[in-house]
Amino acid sequence: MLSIDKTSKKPIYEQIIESVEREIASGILKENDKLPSIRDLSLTLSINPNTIQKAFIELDRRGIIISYPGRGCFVASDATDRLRLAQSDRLRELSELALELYELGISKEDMLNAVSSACSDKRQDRKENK
Amino acid sequence: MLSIDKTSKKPIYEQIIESVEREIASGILKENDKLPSIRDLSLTLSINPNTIQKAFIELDRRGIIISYPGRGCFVASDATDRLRLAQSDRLRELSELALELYELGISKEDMLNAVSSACSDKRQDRKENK
Amino acid sequence: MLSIDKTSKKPIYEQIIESVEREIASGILKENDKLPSIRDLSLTLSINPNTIQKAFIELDRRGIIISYPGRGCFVASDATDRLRLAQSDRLRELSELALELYELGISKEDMLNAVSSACSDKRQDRKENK
Amino acid sequence: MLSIDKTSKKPIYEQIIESVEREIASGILKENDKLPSIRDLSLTLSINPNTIQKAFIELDRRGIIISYPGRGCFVASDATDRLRLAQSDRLRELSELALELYELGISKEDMLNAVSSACSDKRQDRKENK
DNA sequence: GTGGTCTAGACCACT
DNA sequence: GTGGTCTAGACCACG
Repeated sequence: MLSIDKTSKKPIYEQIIESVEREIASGILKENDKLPSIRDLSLTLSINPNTIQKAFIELDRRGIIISYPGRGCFVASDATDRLRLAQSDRLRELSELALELYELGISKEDMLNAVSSACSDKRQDRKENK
Repeated sequence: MLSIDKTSKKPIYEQIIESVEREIASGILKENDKLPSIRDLSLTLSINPNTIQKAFIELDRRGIIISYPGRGCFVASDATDRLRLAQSDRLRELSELALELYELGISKEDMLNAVSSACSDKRQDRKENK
Repeated sequence: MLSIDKTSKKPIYEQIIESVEREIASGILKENDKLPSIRDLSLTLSINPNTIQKAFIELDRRGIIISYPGRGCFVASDATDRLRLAQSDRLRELSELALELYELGISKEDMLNAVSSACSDKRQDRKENK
Repeated sequence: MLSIDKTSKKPIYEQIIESVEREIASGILKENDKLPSIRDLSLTLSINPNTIQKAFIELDRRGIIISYPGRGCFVASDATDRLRLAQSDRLRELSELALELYELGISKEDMLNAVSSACSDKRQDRKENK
């Protein structure tokens, strides 16, 4: 559970956040499900507990999970709704990157192709370098 | 010359790099043109010379500009070719972001629209947040 | 660890780069090994942290080491391969110097002798004067 | 006369020094020959007079040329002898570079080949980068 | 004047 | 603790 790539330049806590959100979006994690304990994850993934907690705190802040001290963390009952609402923000990221590339002289067609093929490839090889 | 946003999360030196590359791509800076001196830019932009130089060193390393101690920095005579070659790398960034968003449940159509409209908007307001 | 000569004309950061590469080539540093922290080296060698980092950034760029913010710098898992690939570039340096000397009237034999004896002398006294 | 490559990273004044020494070594310039005036060279090569003077001062210091204020610069009557004497110093450069490369894992054979072929190639393309 | 190197020290994000 | 960015200011070599 939770795929973390320690060789990636992407911060580990961000990878955890994205991993949890991805599992919720894909239905692997359902609303009200209990998440593994920080201690468990720390041992399983060989990751500093502080790092995991940092990710969980952020997920809690976003309302994706809810942490009950002493009981654990649970997927919020409206997690999927909140994820949907957050999608517009993520889309803006894409727009901004596209604009930046456009100003560098990359054609709209090339970008549309890149996006299109990225969605088609159902590959697992998630190499997220910085 | 060179638009820098100090409040952006993007490092200043990266903004300088992109800014120079953008000006070359758009023809404002032509091949073999002399760039403003590091000290000049430092004063104009109110940025530490070291930060400017960090950007110029990276541009030199990429072969976009060439710096001659005692003479100044110049746009490389094959800068536009090199920029073109580098575009595939930048496109890969877009693909990776698209894949990430796709796995979060964002539809291919929404992304294509976002990219498409980003390219159409010929707005000048370059807000590069994170 | 890492022999630095502050009186040398060769920039300190270059000496650090070569020193690290030498230790990897000779097996003192192995792939995936953790390098001393920038702050540690700074204290040990009495060199400004910025100078150490400048060297590490270049090594990271060459793919010889990988730096993870918050975790440290590590020898890349394919560092020896990359070093091997980079050797042809270094050999070109030798060729260029040889050609320059040849045009100055130095005989091929003298040069071959110089190179040959340099490789035989297994002296440790590394005086790198420009 | 005097081949200067302004696109080279090698300092211009060094290129001038080497160029003069090369022409003396090859017999193009003979002992007691008069060198072009600094002003002439400055115009011909489009180089700052200070730069040329700096090179001539160094050549004078080495005893390769002698400058008579008001009359010009002349190849010293013992220039070839002095160049021969200086060769051992240049050979030491080669030894040091060879040692450095050897410690990086480059084999003696590869280096001997590189030197050997450099001397055989009577190519004119002198690309001296950095 | 130019760029290149180095030091000193601050602040940030990440683990 | 770690590395990454930035500022301030010094000194050097080059033109």
